[in-house]
Amino acid sequence: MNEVTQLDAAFAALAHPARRAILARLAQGEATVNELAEPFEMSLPAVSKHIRVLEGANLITRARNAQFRPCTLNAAPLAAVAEWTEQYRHIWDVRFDTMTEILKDLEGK
Amino acid sequence: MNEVTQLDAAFAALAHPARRAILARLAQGEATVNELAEPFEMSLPAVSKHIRVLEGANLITRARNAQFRPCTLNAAPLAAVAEWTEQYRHIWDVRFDTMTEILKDLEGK
DNA sequence: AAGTTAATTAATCAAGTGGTTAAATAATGC
DNA sequence: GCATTATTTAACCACTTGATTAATTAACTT
Repeated sequence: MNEVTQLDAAFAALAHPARRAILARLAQGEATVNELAEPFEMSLPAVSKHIRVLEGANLITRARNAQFRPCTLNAAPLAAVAEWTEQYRHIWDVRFDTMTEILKDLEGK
Repeated sequence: MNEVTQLDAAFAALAHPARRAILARLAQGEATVNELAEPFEMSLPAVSKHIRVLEGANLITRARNAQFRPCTLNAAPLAAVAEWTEQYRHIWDVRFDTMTEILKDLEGK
């Protein structure tokens, strides 16, 4: 619905390195909470909370399989973030400016 | 230096709609605090704090000009965010998968 | 039924966020 | 020097975040 709050939640969720690491792991396939928690030093409840934040931002979806709750990556909010960021690309992408100048030069002749 | 905390700060700063609006304004050229505050209903100190967060994430740089402190957009963290996000593009970009399949088909023949 | 494994909830805590109003600082212009 | 304009700092408040340990729920295994 609201594009703004969707982006708010996505950006906020991505602001923590543990959550970005969890997403990186999920990019290679679904994983359970324990699997996701394994690389971290923090407690399981802490990881559980991070997962909840990611879920709240719709960055992951959770299923049920016996006592496991496998998580899968959800692309849509990442696409929204990419789309938002792309609108600023011309600011840092020097090649962009160079290219448009070259094209203008060519048209001018 | 530390790539992770740089991204942390950038994502956290981008998580607030007012701060994204400020960046959008600065994308069109430098502006003073009062100019940046004008579209918002919140108080000037509140805007000042948002600006400080953006500065902390290195998303803007501040100069001095008499009693004004003009802000300018800083592209580097946005580029870092874009780069981070791009690594997930293949997950949502269906055209990517379609394209690679087409290429595989062509090679197979 | 009892034990094990997976995950969440509860209670707690310190620190951070986002906002306010009121006061202070900085620089300009008369 | 004094008033004005631009901006920040201070003090405060409610709420959220990120973490902990201990307890609980859920589902499988024997």
